[in-house]
Amino acid sequence: MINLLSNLKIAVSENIYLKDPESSDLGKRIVEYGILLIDEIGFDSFTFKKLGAKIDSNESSIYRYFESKHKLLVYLTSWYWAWIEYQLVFATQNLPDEEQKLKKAIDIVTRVVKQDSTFSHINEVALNRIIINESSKSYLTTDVDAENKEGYFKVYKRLVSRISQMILNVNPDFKYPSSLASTITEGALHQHFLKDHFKSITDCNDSVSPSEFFVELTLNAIR
Amino acid sequence: MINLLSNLKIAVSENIYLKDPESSDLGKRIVEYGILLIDEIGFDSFTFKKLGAKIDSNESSIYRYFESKHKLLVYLTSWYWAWIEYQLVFATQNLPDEEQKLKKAIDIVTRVVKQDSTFSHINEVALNRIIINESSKSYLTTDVDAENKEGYFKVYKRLVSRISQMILNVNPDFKYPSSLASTITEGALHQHFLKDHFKSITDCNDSVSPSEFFVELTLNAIR
DNA sequence: CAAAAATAATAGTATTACTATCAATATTGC
DNA sequence: GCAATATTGATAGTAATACTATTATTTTTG
Repeated sequence: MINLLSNLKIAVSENIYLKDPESSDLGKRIVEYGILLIDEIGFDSFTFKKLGAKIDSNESSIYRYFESKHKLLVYLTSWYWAWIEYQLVFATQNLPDEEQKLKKAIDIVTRVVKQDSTFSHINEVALNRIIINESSKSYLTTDVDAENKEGYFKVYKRLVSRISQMILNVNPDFKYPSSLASTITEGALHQHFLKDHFKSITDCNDSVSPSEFFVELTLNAIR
Repeated sequence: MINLLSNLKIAVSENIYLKDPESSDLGKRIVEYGILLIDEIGFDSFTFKKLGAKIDSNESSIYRYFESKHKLLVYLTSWYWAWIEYQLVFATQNLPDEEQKLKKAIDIVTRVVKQDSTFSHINEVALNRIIINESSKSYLTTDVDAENKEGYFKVYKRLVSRISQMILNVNPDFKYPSSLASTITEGALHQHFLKDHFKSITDCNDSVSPSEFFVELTLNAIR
């Protein structure tokens, strides 16, 4: 993602925030240091008060952007998946072969994230760690269904649907394209977690990547 | 699991609790109604105070069994996976064919749970819902590594290792037995969640089960 | 039946996740 | 350049959480 895209903005659904954090300097700092602080101390210990201290601002000011820390997490995950979706669409659009497209798509959702200088206030590497460690907390709640209706998880579902469609493009008769796509997307996060914490139940490590595993799994499954 | 096993006890690592909840009436009530209350209001809203009110006991008494609600969750997930492991070992031991064994094992970790009358104070159906909705919160914490060293996740890892070994028994050359086993185990929980909340990104529903999907995925992957 | 163990009751603490109010500062529109 | 408006900051307050500590009461058991 080089400079030609420098005025690109990742679109996050408006009802997730009270005030668009992209619209002001304070908003951007909330997102920038919010990512760093959650990465540092974990989402459970993270509070708006601590974030306020970190950015020399006031707790009450942060509440004007996000109703709760939960909403901030939903915002960050939406941003992340929209960013991944953008890379996926961009990287696959001119590939001639459907299987190649699918392989590329799997690579993009499962690979280790590298810093993207297009969005200067977002540390994508730290954000990726947050997605691995915390993103499931954004939907494992009692009000998933209500929030889902409000469109909070739209981007994520759209990304999975795109991969599902790519699977069908390779094999229109495959019976489980959506389940396979969601297994790849969530499973990759899980494999990254396992290689960091529960090494004995994964084969992924410095030389075997989750990408390799999921590409092989997928191609064998749908052929 | 019929009556011949009526004095069976599921073994949960001793350092998870302060006092064995199986050792007293109050302990069993804590587990029994803890499951029901977490299932009812969700783990995030669950407190020992509320549980105390439900079982007509005191908050402070519950703290003598479990240091925190987090430890109770770790206990419940350990109990659950030990129970699944027991079913898996029991159901596969006399099968002659390795592929049949593996299919049976996958069925057991991915299927919808039915009530098991062997453990009268445990509602396995409610516990299964807790595993689907809350179990990842037991390890997505800042102290996973410390707790892992203490053996909190031993049962879970042993179960995944068993499945991994069964995969190898079918195909000793398969390169990713552990990753596949962990993907099946965690992926099944995820598919159950999706069919309840994000239907559009799964193919699982009343007629297509996660078991069917994962059996087919696995056999295609390792053949 | 006494001693020990388990449970209950009460109180207390620091922190969390906010809301409300008012003051200070910055921005903009004319 | 200044008034109106919007934004941010400061302070205070609240109910609930996640505990710990202490003491009283009840139950168990040797």
